Amino acid sequence: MSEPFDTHLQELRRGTVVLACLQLLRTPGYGYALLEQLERRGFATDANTLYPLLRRLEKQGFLTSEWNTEDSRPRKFYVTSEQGLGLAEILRQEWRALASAIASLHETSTGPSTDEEH
Amino acid sequence: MSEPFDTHLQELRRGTVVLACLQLLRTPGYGYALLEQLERRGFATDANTLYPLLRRLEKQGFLTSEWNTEDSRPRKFYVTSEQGLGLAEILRQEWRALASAIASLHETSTGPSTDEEH
DNA sequence: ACACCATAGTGTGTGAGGCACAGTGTTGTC
DNA sequence: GACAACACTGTGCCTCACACACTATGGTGT
Repeated sequence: MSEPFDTHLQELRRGTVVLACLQLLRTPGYGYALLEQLERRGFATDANTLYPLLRRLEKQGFLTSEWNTEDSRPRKFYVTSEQGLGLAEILRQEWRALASAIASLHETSTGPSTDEEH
Repeated sequence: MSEPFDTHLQELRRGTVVLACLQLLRTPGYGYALLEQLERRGFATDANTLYPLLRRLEKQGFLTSEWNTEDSRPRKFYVTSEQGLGLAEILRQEWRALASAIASLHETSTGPSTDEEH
């Protein structure tokens, strides 16, 4: 019954997963392990969302990847690129801006029609 | 050249616009004015994004609307519904959770491989 | 009087992203 | 030798953001 609820929650989480990945992949890591890290850290993400996201971020140049075939199991290791670090920084700034915008929403919420200058 | 940059920024902003609308429309308001309010408050939003969003939120029961035809210009006034207030509260909680998750990301970012228990 | 911009909204189409589902192959365990 | 956990790829559907096109009215300048 509350599908829209979940949808909006998901929308709120969207961009944060990107930021989390860029941050966590400053030290190399592969998809499956990252998935568990994200979950532990409060960014619950579907595998079917994360894998395409990683490929997309690589295609856009924010991550670089490399297959590790030395270990028992072949794993694709991703690392945040120079450009990715830049994006992470910008996203962090935007996050701070949004956080303060949201905080100020509540303060002024009791002052309804104080804006009549156009 | 930086289209992906903007895309990711947009993604980060996504859910916050919903929260802002639900909060601001506790006192009735119409689309065009809301657009200016959002911009002033740091939630820059395209008109072609906001109008569909308002209709969507109404269809989902988070807003109710009413045409005002008494004034010079016909305007569609929206108000946050009971259900909308509930959603806003949940989104606020999620926002706080995400904020602390992101904050803790940076603290531990210098400890690379401290997670080897599955 | 007429052009023109700001206001206020609707409708259509496209492209990107989330995620369900399906599939491939490997490693370890009982 | 079956079966779950691991690790990843590929396809398809649905929703959302946004560009574009459109309708219609009020106010301002000339």
